[in-house]
Amino acid sequence: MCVWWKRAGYFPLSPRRPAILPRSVLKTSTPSSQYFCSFSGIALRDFHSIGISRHHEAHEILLREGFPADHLLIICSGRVKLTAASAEGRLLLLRVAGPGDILGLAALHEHTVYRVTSETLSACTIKSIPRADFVRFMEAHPEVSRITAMALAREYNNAVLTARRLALHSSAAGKLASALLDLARVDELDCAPAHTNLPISFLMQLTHEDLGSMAGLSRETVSRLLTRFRREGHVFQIHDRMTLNHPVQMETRYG
Amino acid sequence: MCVWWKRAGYFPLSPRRPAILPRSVLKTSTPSSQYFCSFSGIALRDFHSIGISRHHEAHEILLREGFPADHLLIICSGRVKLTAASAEGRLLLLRVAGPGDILGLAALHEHTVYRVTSETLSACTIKSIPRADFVRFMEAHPEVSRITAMALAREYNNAVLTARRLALHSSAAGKLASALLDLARVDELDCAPAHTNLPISFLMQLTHEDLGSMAGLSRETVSRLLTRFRREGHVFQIHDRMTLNHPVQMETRYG
DNA sequence: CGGCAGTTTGACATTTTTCAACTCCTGTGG
DNA sequence: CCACAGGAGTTGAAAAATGTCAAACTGCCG
Repeated sequence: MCVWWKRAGYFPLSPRRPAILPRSVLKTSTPSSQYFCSFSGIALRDFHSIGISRHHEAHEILLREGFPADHLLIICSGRVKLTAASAEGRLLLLRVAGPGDILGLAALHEHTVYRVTSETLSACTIKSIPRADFVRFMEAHPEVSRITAMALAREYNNAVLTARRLALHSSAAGKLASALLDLARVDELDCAPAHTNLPISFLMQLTHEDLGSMAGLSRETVSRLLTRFRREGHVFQIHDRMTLNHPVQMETRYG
Repeated sequence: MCVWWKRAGYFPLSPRRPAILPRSVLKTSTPSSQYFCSFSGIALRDFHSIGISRHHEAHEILLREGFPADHLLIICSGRVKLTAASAEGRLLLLRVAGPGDILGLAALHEHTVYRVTSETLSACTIKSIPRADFVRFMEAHPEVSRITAMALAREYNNAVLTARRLALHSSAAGKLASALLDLARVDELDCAPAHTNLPISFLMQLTHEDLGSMAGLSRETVSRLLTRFRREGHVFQIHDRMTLNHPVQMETRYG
């Protein structure tokens, strides 16, 4: 059994990811935020004058759940995973953020603590804006609030999707399939035809454990399901690159 | 077993709720939104001039998931439950909204369809604002975007809490306890000392089925757990009024 | 009174978690 | 250069939890 993929060699996800992203990911990077780049001239100039950009290695913690929200982060390049933890150490992976995503918006608006922990998955360039600067910026330019509200609306929809995934799928297979499709679509943002049934290929930067905490499953269940998906021809994987062969069927087959 | 509560009579939640809310709930009602009432003079006057208030009976559908987001709703009084459905008919109850809450903000900002269905739990007064009017209102008054962003931030945090509940509790008991505590705190907004261990009492307007779809459990499991909570002295219930005797223990005891 | 919606309870089936062992790979330090 | 520790993934068997099915009960309302 499983001969076709064993033949291609056995490649578990490497524990340390390469620091350099493949071309296909870099292509999606934008120097400034996909939201904030739509500012008018003056606002855009002001935007570039606040905050500082910094490079981060893979597996660095950017924000920590429970700490005062004193900075806003904007991802210029790379991927960041957002997690929430329970007192007992159980983890929930809320989503994987990419270039253009803004971290800490909600906490900053509520003037409280961060609700999630952010950790880089790969090497990243992150722009950091102190809370006070951003508030000033927002007060100076009315349009900032509008863009901010739209970003928050997107965050909200994302959170709802996570909740839906966890509650609306009866089987573990459904939850995992939904998680994989989400991940694939994050990676394919720029070129995705969205709802075709064409194979989707993306860079899988998460461990089975991560996937488990994304779908509310145990590590072992994820492992078993992935071999099942491979056996059934829905998933093809080589190195870190994962391909979903029949996205539509995956959505429907697994309740 | 369970004699103490059988003695008080057996009162399942009535299928049709009374149209008149008890005093304790009415007390929390505010004629205008808890967010939007913080507007400055002119904005506030404009706000009162747009949209219309309407009365709704219990169990009316206000918004339907998947329909174009053409109206914004503001709850003046009463309770509304927000649900999302899967293709197979499974339901997720995202939260119970009350006076001051705004429905449809995210969908309106993204100019797409509603992501949730809203159904009144009791008799409600709801202010409805057509999308175009709200957009004009927002463009006329910069502060509206700011308040809107804050409302969205709250929505987001709520959705995250729902996801957390579903993923971070290993046991069904934990999920249900978390759901009950959430519901209690929605009702106690005005007078709650938040994190004391004093008993919290609130009007339980949800059926076991609703609770199930809030915690990701089956109706029967909810029933069994509630009798267990009663037996263990954590929950006391008479008619529709539910009391959580040891809020803090409930949070900690059930992982 | 009968029907209905909501709840309760039991027995059973199933899924998923847990525990445990083992492989493969990588990075580290002697 | 090798040994070793540790992370990641795989697989099996047993255990626990929850879902499912079925049946009965309660109170309400027409």
